[in-house]
Amino acid sequence: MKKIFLKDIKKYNGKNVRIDGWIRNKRSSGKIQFLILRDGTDEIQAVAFLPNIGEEKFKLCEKLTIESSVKISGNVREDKRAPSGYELDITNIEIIQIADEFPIQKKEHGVTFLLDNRHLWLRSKKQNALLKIRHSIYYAICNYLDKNDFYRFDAPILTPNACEGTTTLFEVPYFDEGSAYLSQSGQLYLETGIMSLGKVYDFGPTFRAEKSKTRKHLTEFWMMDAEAAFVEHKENMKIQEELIRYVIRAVLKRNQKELKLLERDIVRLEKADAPFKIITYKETIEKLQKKGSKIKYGDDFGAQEEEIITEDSDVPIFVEKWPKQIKPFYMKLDREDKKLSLCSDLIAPEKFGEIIGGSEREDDYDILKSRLEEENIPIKEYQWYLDLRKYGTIPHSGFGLGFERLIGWISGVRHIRETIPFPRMINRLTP
RNA sequence: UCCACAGUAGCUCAGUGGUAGAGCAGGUGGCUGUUAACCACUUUGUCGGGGGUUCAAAUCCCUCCUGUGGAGCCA
Repeated sequence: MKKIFLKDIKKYNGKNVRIDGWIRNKRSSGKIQFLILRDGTDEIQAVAFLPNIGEEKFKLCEKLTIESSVKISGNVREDKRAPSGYELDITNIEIIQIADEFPIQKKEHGVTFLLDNRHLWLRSKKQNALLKIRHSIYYAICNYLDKNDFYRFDAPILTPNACEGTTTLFEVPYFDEGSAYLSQSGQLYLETGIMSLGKVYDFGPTFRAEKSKTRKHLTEFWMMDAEAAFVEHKENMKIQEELIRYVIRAVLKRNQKELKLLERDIVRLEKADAPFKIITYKETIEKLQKKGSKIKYGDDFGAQEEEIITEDSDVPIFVEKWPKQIKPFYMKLDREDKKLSLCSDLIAPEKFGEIIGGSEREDDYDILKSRLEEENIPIKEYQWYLDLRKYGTIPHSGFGLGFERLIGWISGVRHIRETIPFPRMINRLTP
């Protein structure tokens, strides 16, 4: 008897096969029982009909509870009544375990309860679909970068200091060195990597100890930082655009079923695979003011502003050339107007907000040093970073992509807590 | 940190001053085509904690705790 996976069920029409999995749901009607069997790849309705399988096996089926684990053999049969087009007529059943009463029921639940039961919630259809999309996006990003000669370059997670002075860090004791901090970005380290490899990226967890409490924030989230030598501001945005459009196409190709299950507006997602718009910070402020916003030149955008910026757009929008005061020290100053940083934020449409922040990096030793001084950042701590500008400095650029935010936008899930297996938030550390 | 809202059965919620409720889940029985199956019967409570007002508090007041939605900050 061949053991198969449900995703391949079409190939086995008329054949007798074995499937190992769990019982998602069960319905019965006297002499007939319907078991919804799932195996991680898909699900199918398995039918136990008393006259066909005999009393002993029928009684075994009666004992099954939701989420019980089983090995089921049966004949695959095409059936128009079945949602997937196929059913399984059970010929044999082996129970691995009768599950206790499963906490998550076939009904609406509250957020708190679901998060408390995240370890079990992950089995539900919607969460299963989100995890599959997360996987696709992960590999699409890595594939794109690999095809474009970016080497993976893993930045450390335990770091001695902040990459950006302002944000709050998680502190951990570190032997005789005093304290270490969990990384909030691998970017500065990546800049050292390009001097060896040309183009590099990292992809891993990052940590922010801010008490942010919104649908776009986690305290532990995954970030992909990419950095490239001899790439200037405009080309940097081009790379970001190509990457995002590549990811959209990959998900549309691979995850139609999951997108439908999540009720994602697929047409809108398809429309996002078109040239992205670029608008300067200054133009954006003017546009916002025309639309009635009270924002002033020099302010950062709030959630509401981000929504307004993309409200008429099918594609993500780059907002470029921000005032240097509201951007970090490492961004290159615009040589045509040194009050501006050569940077861009990529804002996704459909109210998802910023998904990428990028910039050309300051490559002049003296300007970088004075920027550190302006921000009151101790030079000593960053000497290794300054060194890069001493030994063969080059123009270079990079960006950081918020992985969960990208998943949220592409899958159309409002809160990013569902886009990661175990979300870490201000009030949530378990399970 | 700030603003708003919420906490009642395993879950989702109703009850707003007078004996603690419903639906779902669980249990028992019935049913040969169910799709969150259905039908009948049935078990389940520190009403978030503490204090106060009252003859009487889930209900009104104070306080604390916990959570949710959002803001700020950011990816």
